[in-house]
Amino acid sequence: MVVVRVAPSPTGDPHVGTAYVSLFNYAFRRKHGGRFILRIDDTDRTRYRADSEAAIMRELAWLGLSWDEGPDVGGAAGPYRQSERTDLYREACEELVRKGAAYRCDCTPERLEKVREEQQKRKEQPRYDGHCRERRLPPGPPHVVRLKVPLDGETTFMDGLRGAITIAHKTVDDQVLLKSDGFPTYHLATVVDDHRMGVTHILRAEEWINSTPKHVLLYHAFGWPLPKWYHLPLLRNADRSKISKRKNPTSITWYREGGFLPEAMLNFLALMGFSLGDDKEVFSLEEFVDAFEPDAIKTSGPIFDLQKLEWLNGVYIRQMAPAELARRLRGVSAVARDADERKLLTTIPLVQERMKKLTEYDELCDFLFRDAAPVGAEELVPKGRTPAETAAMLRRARDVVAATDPVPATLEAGLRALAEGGGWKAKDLLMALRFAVSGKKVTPPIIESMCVLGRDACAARIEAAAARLGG
RNA sequence: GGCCCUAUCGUCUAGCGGUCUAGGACGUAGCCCUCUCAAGGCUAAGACGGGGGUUCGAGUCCCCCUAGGGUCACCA
Repeated sequence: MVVVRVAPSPTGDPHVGTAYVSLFNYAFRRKHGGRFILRIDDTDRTRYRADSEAAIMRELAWLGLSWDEGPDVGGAAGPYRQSERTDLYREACEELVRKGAAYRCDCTPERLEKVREEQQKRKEQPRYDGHCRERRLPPGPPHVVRLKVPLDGETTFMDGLRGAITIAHKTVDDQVLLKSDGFPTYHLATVVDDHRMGVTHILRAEEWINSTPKHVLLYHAFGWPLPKWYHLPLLRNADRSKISKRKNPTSITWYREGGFLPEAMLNFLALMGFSLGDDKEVFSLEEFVDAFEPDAIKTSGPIFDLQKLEWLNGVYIRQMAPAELARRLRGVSAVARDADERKLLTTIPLVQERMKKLTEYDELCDFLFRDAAPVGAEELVPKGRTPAETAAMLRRARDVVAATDPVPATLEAGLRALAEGGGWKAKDLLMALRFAVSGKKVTPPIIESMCVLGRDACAARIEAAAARLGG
């Protein structure tokens, strides 16, 4: 049986990188059966944010990346918050010290800083100088516990995507495993928990490759079997640096509130690391899971292209059943939120192929639910027409609108006949009506829009516009 | 800088020695459709980083270089 996990740190907004790694873990678990664990890596008390854990779970759930075990659902290997497992890490550390694989260290931050400065002055690798390696400090006084990395030799481990990776021990620092506050660092906690939770496959970000030897050393010291690692490529900014808050929206919440659909996010994220073939770019989570093969994950870091995500989001919006789209719109659009259901539904066909994001609904449709902004002659009067002519034409159009059933084909026929009869181009009349009725230049099809708005409201707006032209 | 990873159009990618005068998608440009904007259709520009090998034959295998990225914390 396969056991995978994702271990986000509750230090801020739920990160899109967490969604990315979660997606692949989720697919792996779905493909091979087994369990997917959500573990909260809250061992850094200084960066901890109380609201972050709930936000992470909320956004992963929004994406549909469900987990089998976690802080909220529990499970046999709990607790699933590392801050609630500190006894385990402390015991593990004692075992390591006893076995000679780790040692206590009471060097002060000041001393470490000084050592680092000197090393840098001599252009050496900044790293712990081993001062406490052989001191055999007793438990008790304030100290940390460090991993006793062999001075010579190297560690080789297998990466599922890259094959064997070898790293010389002299480039591996005597990493702190247990901090002076009694909390473990990532390295200790992840190894202890992954083992105790039975994790068999670790799909995590590439940035961990260089510290994997530390983890291998820990597994060996404990006498535990190694999991299989898959280091996923890092999502990138446009300049190819690791994706970051300053250069990209990284909060999943931002995407949800910004009108992106979870299915589009998932599809896009999958595209950033996997290919279902050259002509298969739009696919469901189910299709992805079916096709997923861990060995086929990409190794090069993809640039997070917001434009392509938006395109994909538009594809999903267009594919969606109208009633479902209406339901989703209520979640993010202020206009749709408290709209009458029937009226909301009638607007869907007008906007479905015009939105890339759900949030665009407001800009497109607000005039159907609220008063339109008044516009002047500049907008209303077509080229080659006078304000007086336009006012007169608008009034005739108002009469047609007021006397015609609000059915697109009927209304269109009436208005086109009116334009033709008056020597107007239909598009000039319709553009004037667009401004008169909506107050703007770009709208959904104006005839359909007028039918949604209703005869009285349209007539009133058209009359108001004509009046503004001084007619 | 040391170490590690990566390398096909601007971007995401197909390609697993010959079918590659390198295919698709986003984006860009033009045209068509058209009441605006979209959507849709058609067309165009656009890539195998460089150098050595291996081989009858290399985008595809190997090496070097170059470039980009990651990592060198009592952060994850």
